[in-house]
Amino acid sequence: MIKVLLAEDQGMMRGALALLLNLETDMEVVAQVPAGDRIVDAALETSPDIALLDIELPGRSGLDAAADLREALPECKVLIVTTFGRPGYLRRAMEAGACGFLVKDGPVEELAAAIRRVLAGERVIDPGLAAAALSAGPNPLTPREQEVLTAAVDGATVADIAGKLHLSQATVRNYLSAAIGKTGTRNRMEAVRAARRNGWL
Amino acid sequence: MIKVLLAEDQGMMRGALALLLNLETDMEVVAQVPAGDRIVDAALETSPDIALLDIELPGRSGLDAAADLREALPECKVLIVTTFGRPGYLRRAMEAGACGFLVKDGPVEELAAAIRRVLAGERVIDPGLAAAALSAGPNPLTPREQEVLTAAVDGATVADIAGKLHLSQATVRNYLSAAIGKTGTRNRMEAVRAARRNGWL
DNA sequence: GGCCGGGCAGGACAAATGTCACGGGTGCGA
DNA sequence: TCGCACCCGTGACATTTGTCCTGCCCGGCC
Repeated sequence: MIKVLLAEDQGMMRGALALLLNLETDMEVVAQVPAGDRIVDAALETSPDIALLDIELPGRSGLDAAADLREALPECKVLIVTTFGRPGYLRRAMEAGACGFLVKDGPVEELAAAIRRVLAGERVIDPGLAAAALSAGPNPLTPREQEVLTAAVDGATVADIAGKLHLSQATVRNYLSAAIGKTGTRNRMEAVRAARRNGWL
Repeated sequence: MIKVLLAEDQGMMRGALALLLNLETDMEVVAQVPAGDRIVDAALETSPDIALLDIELPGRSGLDAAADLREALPECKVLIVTTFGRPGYLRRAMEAGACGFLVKDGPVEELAAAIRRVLAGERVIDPGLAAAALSAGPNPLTPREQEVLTAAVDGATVADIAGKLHLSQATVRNYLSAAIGKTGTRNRMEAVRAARRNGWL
């Protein structure tokens, strides 16, 4: 019997997937988690064979949680299941030790199939996405640039960002300018969107 | 037997929900649609008793589709099932003639229950959300202001927006300024976010 | 040691943005 | 008929933003 941990914040999605997986005769959902910071605890308690992790979770990112899980429970495989097939997400997922990367766009049948393939030792990755991840190259933004850009997502002014990060306004504008340059965009907003699309934040 | 139409762009979610509803002994999913502009056609072909519509769909918004459906197939009930419980969405859904409004956060069991309640003639609405919708008041943005703001979502400059909408740059800035004022925000980006949060776009 | 790349900051400048006051036009309801 | 809200535009203005250039400090690497 394959023991599955399911981390997903949308209740309806989580419930539906759990129900679906429990229908498979050889699978059992042993834990359902709605937040990223509860993944490791739940895993230690139920010791699943595989963990299905969403990326954008409250509390802690699924990618970070994947890395934690790798340490705490190395024998547990990780399969990332996410809405957004961002190249940077895929890259980070692989670096965090995930065995597979699935987008929620595909048909449901893919899910159970992917689980079995991962447990058989295969790596499951959308081929088109893999190509995109490679062609997009690695994250060109320095840690500081990422910080400044993430602080700018919700329309914060330079002064706001400078205050939040304890930087001079001039420095903030320099970082923003650098980020705009590296993303090949024309302003803050486009830079934020581009960085997000690539999974660089 | 209750005939259900399911409109949802995420393949995995769509498949899982369809499977789940088909497990109910008195329900049958007669149509699955991944795009908003195919809802009416599918409904006319299969004449469902109820349509479950996501809001953010490619092609045509689920809210617009709900209004279309109301005209084309008045006997078909509409239940909005969405990720985002934005007050403005709820308001617009009701105006479009929806009989219920469900957020995907809740447990799966709610879904079948809501379907049955809607078909029994009830209106299904999250009480907390209803309060938020009323307290938030109606959409203060004029149609033009909405257009300009939507054109600004992805970081377009004033010149871009003016070109796209065939307006003078000065006019665009006036509309943006008005929108910023009405949303009580400090700049474009915040205005866009605030308007989105309220479901005004 | 010298040579980067990264973090941090300042100044100066052009361009974009946000605000305000002011016009004119239309259509709708009192 | 009048007022009012919305649409569209202009011009002027202060502020913000984005760019470029300069400088300093640090740590890693050849």
